Amino acid sequence: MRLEALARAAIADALARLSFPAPSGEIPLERPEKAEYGDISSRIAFLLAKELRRPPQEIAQDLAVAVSHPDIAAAEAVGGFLNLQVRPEALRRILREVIAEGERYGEWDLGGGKPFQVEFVSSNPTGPLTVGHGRQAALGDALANLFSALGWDVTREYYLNDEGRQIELLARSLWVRYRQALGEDVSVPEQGYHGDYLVPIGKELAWEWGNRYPEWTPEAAEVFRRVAVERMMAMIHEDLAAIGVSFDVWSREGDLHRRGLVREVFESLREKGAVYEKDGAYWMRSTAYGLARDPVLIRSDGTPTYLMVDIAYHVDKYRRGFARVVDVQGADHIEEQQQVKLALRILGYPEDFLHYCVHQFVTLKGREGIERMSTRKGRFLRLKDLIDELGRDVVRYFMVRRKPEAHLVFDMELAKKTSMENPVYYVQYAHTRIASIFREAEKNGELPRDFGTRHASWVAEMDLSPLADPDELTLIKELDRFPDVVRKAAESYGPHLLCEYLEELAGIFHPYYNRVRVLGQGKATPARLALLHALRTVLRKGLSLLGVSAPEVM
RNA sequence: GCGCCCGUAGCUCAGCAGGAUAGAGCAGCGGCUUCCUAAGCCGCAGGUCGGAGGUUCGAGUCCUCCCGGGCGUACCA
Repeated sequence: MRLEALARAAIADALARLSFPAPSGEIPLERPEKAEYGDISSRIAFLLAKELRRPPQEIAQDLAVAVSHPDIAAAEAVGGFLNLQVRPEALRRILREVIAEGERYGEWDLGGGKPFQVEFVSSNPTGPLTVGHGRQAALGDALANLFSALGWDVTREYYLNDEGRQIELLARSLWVRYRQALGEDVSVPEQGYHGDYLVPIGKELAWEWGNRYPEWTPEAAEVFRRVAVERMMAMIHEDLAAIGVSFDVWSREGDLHRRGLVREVFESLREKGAVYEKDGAYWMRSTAYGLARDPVLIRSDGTPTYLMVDIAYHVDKYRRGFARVVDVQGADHIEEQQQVKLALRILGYPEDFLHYCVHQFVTLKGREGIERMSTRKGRFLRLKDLIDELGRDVVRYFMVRRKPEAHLVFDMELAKKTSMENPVYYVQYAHTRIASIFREAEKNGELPRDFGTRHASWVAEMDLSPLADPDELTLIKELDRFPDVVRKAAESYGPHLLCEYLEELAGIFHPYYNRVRVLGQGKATPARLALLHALRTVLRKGLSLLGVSAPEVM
């Protein structure tokens, strides 16, 4: 039984003993920051104060006296809080459970295997991925991992917008580069894509095709559109490979049109009375539902807007059977999101179907000139270049270390450091140190046979009684928290919580490592190895949820 | 103007769905290495939680207003 379950049982029992009413919800529990407040504490007395018409401290006092549980060593009332101290044996039993669960420790069965989609990156094929997309890639992938750990059947999806005006501009810009390579004096259109990345492609095409497309004709447009998208997709695939993210489904805007879904969804909205006509275009009546403005759904030339397609796309997601969908998007899409959510509400889809994980932008500290990035203006740092310089692990870790809704200042100086000042190495090095101890133990013959197996007998027979050092018990309490951290990180769309947890775990381990020897300590050695084995498993699991490696050697 | 987000130590940020004396890392200062990797460890110092009201036994956390910053406010995506 884990710590919280144990505490709840003890408190529930004390409540019953005193004939106090049970609280309406769960018994509240928290992990006190200070050791003097015990291992786990509850503010239950504050909740009962009103009903019992007595001061919290008195109630807590009564509860402290009434608590009688074999695993609770002491109960104390302080300032209305009920602080519980757990017996070391109970903590060692928890460690046993952690080890028994092995690699699965930290996972839940909350999703029931239901289909869950994370849509992320979905960058238009108009250029390589920038460091901004990197945040989205790292975030989306971590969320996908987290929801898998919660027991959902997760699909990673990339929505590919390969039509429309932006692609037109891209094709035109590439054509200009092609003409320039042939010596012609033309320039990229004002609204076009000015990045250098089109230059070498233009040269290649000039070399390959010669003067085949001297004018910007519909035929040329068609060809350059196709080639441009192809080449951009190739770059994006390279970037995704660099950061180590792969998608299960690539959906294309064009498919939605071909299947007639856009038209159909538009008609449904019209039937609901949510659409009106003005200036030859069709508008959604969003202001009637409290939004700031009415957006156009169908332009006066009869083509649907991006929003209209996006609404249809989400209807499609629902029909494809996803129980829940999370879109990871930048803060510049907030209005869009409100409009899509409204449309789905009007169409009668469940409120909790679609969620957005909105993130703010990334700025690089220590690089001049690219504070504010723009693919179109060609002012950006390519994600792949950053990864080549710093390594995948550093980039991924830094990208998810801050809560998504806050701006991320990417500290190049810190990221470049290979010392443990760099938080990702600090965590990874904890894992490496443990791996090193195990290598040494094996060499010395100090590693018990079958160590680390999940055989029930092995787990049950371990003698953990030598684990009595305060740091050892603290480590067990921290390991006990892990599943809750995983759950919270997923449900609040906040992988940074996992970073924080891992850094805290490493922060307890490193001093312990420095102070306490593991090998050559008689009976303490196998017990400490057992603790480190569990710690290593959790570090590895936590890092892997973030898409970061757990190296054996550094 | 309106919508969303952010404002916590010199810097970068946490703060567990309202709880205990507000935490961490970096930078600063002082100490530690015959030993499983010093890519380290220990200690010190550092704060009107942007401001003002309000709700509450209790507010960094919730509400209102104000100030500062970001993003959006397209028949672009």
